[in-house]
Amino acid sequence: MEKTELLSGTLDLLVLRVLHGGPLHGFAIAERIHALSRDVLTVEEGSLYPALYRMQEKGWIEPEWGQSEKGRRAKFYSLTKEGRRQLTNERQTWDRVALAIGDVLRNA
Amino acid sequence: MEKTELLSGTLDLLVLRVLHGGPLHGFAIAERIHALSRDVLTVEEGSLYPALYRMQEKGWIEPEWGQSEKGRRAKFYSLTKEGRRQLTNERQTWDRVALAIGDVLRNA
DNA sequence: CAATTAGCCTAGACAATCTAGGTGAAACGC
DNA sequence: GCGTTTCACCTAGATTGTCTAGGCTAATTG
Repeated sequence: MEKTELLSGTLDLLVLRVLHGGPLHGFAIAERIHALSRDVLTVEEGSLYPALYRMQEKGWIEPEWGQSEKGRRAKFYSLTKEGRRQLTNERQTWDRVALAIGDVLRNA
Repeated sequence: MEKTELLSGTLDLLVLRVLHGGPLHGFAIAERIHALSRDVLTVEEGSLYPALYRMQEKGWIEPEWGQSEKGRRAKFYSLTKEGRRQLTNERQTWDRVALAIGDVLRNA
């Protein structure tokens, strides 16, 4: 119910991850992350759109205009090959770091 | 071996956590986090000292000048009552968010 | 006594997020 | 048919946190 801001630096990872299931438009990406996290994570539009732009610049995702399920014009993003590689990287880094933080929390 | 930068926003939590074991000076805090994370997390001094200052301003930690194990002058920080409360909060938030991110990574 | 280490500190750059707006068009209520 | 809500995208600017890259002093080491 209460919304938590994201951990800085994890947004790209989350976006890449949900796009791995197939192309989605921006709004849907935010909804998907919100739902999958059981409403814990809220992606603000002011964070999302600049992030999508950055990721596109880096060649991780590719946009294409289309129609949303609700009949509106929407920009669908899909993962590029580079994006898939990046997803693997960021996932590994997340696992490493989350584990490391867990270690500190447990043993300090 | 390779150093990873911290996840933005987790530094306070880590510092509070290691101070929960008793007062430490700045340098020792960084070493402790590095060691407990099995060298995965590296706290740069340029991040640490400003963070300590902020946390002190917020009343979470308290400094006291003393002597380090190596006989040098050093500033020892200890948790305040507020700091202990903050530790509990940040820990819960971390758990919630880390779990939520895990959910997304698993099920997207 | 020179060089290294321990320990603290700061200014400035940089990056990511959030706030708080705005736009246009489709759908919905009446 | 007309106003309101919803969908969907976008942006400027402020804020925050970290990093880079220094500098300082005093004690230890060689």
